[in-house]
Amino acid sequence: MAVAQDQLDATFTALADPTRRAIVARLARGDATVNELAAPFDLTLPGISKHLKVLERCGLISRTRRAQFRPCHLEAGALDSAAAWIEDHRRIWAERFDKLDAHLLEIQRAPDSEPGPAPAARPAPANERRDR
Amino acid sequence: MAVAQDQLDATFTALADPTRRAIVARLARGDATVNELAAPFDLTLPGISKHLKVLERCGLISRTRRAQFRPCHLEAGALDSAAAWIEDHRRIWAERFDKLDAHLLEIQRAPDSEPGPAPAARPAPANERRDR
DNA sequence: CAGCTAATTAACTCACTGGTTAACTGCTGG
DNA sequence: CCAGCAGTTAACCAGTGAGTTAATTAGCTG
Repeated sequence: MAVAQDQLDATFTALADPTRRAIVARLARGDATVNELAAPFDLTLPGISKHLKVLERCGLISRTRRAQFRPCHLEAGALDSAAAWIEDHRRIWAERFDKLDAHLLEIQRAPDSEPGPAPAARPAPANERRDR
Repeated sequence: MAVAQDQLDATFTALADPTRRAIVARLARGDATVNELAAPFDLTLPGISKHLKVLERCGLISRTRRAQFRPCHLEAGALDSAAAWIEDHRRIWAERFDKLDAHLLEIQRAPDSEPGPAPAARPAPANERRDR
């Protein structure tokens, strides 16, 4: 569980950098060598190498040897944990609103049983951001 | 487009910290005050305040004034862009394998029309990582 | 073998992040 | 009004991250 935290830390950290996201995007279209990956960027090769190390450490890419090249390969499975975390919490959030909606319908139908506004917790359920 | 990059940068950066993820998880279950959010952590209040500022800057939460409290509210919409980016690239990756499968079936059926191995580009399409 | 190319490692700089303590603002209730 | 609570701002420190240049490893090729 703590290890899962570290995994999420590392994955989100890796995705937080635009260069690394671009590398992932490039690799999603096919394996590539370090020099190929470096080409689009205004960066020195060691810089790319560092980014690749970050991506490798969190399992997003793997590297093999092929002659003097080290082709990089995207391990899309590592995206799963990050995607799962986000989806989980979007789901929880959505369910909360479903319950809130149900509650609002409830008290609208029977506007007498007001249990009183929670004093400090959940101070402002009033919000409109229901779209998307 | 560049602004979208910054948005993704900020969102993934925000999610990269376990404390901030825990705060988001807490807020997914309902709005909360700063002190309520701070309670589970071994952190001083200014520390929490900083984390909240990070979350606010990337649009993941919003804060209002209610008497002496500043209740925090999760804006789940900000998770959308991050989720969309991940899903996009998982999709591209999956499609790539679909095409690769098609190609493999193709050359398996007619094992003569080898166009020759690409010299440096795409050095190793050979890989077994097909399992999720 | 000599030399070229691919890529990494080492060592360093600079900026930023995460955390602290201390001081401050703003509101409320006695 | 003032004591006190909720929260933020300021100033600082240690650690990390992104980038550089220079040197090094490893494999191919003439």
